[in-house]
Amino acid sequence: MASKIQPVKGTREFYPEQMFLRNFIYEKVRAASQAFGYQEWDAPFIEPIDLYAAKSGEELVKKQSFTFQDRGGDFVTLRPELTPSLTRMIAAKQGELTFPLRWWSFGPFWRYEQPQKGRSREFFQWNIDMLGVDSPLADAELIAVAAAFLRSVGLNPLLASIYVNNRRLMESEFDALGIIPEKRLEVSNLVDRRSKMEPAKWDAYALELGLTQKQVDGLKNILSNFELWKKSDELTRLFAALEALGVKEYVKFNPNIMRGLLYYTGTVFEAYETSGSLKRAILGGGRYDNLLADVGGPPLPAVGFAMGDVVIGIILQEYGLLPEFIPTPAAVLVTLFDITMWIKSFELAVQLRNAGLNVMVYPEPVKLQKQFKFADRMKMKIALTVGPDEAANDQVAVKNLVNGEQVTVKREAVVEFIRKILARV
RNA sequence: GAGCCUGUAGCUCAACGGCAGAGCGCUACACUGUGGCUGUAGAUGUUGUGGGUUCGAAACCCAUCAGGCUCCCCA
Repeated sequence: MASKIQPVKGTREFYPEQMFLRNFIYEKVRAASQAFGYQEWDAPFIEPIDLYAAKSGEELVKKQSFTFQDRGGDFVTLRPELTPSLTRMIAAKQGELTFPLRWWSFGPFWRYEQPQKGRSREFFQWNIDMLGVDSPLADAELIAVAAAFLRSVGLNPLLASIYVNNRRLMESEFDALGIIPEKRLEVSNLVDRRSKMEPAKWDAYALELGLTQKQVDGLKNILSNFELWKKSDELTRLFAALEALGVKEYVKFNPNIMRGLLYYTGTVFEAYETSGSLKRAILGGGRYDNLLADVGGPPLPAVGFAMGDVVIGIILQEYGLLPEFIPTPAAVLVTLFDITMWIKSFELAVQLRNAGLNVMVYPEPVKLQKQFKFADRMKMKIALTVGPDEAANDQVAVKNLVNGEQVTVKREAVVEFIRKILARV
């Protein structure tokens, strides 16, 4: 019967099948990161609340994070993001680290938000950053890492795109429209929201913010000008680098990408699935040259991005891009013929494991029919049986569960025989 | 913080005021040394929980819990 105690809201239980998906994502993340020479690292999962309160708004930390008092009375927070920890760790060992720094991480994060499609309260996030270089070439590299990941999971440029913009470019365009700096945050949110709102509503909302009709029209011109990047030296160099890196087909300039005004200073980018069925970014990031100094760290230019496991997981499942789930890591089952034969089965299993094979022994002498059915359902490839006849002749019955063929072989030949079958299936 | 929707067998769902059902899965047998495919038979329910309306409630009403979706937010 089901337990009355439910999992905490917004958490996910990882049954083997979901664990397989999580590990699949992790493997691809690691491969993409390491292909470009990034080092894996991690930080504590719980941090002092002050680490976040300094940078993020007090409100954000209190309302949108898991914070509690430990037994000593100190306030601690389950990490909602990684950058503050990164900053601290860089500052602590600044003199010992070899720059430029290329670091990546994949671990759990917690945010106290309303769970919905593509968002949970406990999730895994890939963070990858390059620190110590201020150059469009570095920006291009991070975008290339993202593209390499997308490609590796089967999301080709028709299925997913990376949209790029530049904050400095937008700032200068906003200046040209005479939008005062005090309105920048609101205008930025306005831009962010454009794809979600009906055009008429969006116009009304823009006027509500106090923009003049002329400014609204100007803004719309900017946001629909997909040639705007040519005015930016940074973006021109970025796109040239992206072409050289062989990922040009994944990347499109899009003036609607803002990512708030939080701390990005230059290039910003977000990857989306192109069908738009899920209106959430797969990943997002950009250049943040002032952040480290702003929060009391070393003054280091930086670029990076983050990707949660939830959105990408949904997309991979919807597109059927996951490899077949194999329930057990053991391809071989040794059946238990009856209670008198158990020692033979165990000995056989040991022999096979010593030869490096993953082997499961059925743990009770139930009907062979049931044991074979179990092997079938676990998608195992081979079932071995040692009954009285085989035992008397020092043999093993080897059944290939994929094609149904069964052969009785000498015990000393069984490892080689199994290897041959496994090489074929 | 706000709105909408959904909770029925292990799973997916039907029944929409009148006997709680189907498909899948499960168990047994056909097949006492062998899975998948097939056939036959069988088991499985506090209809999320608590209350109310009614001759009668899975259905209607109230409360509550849980989940989903959307808005807000998204480091």
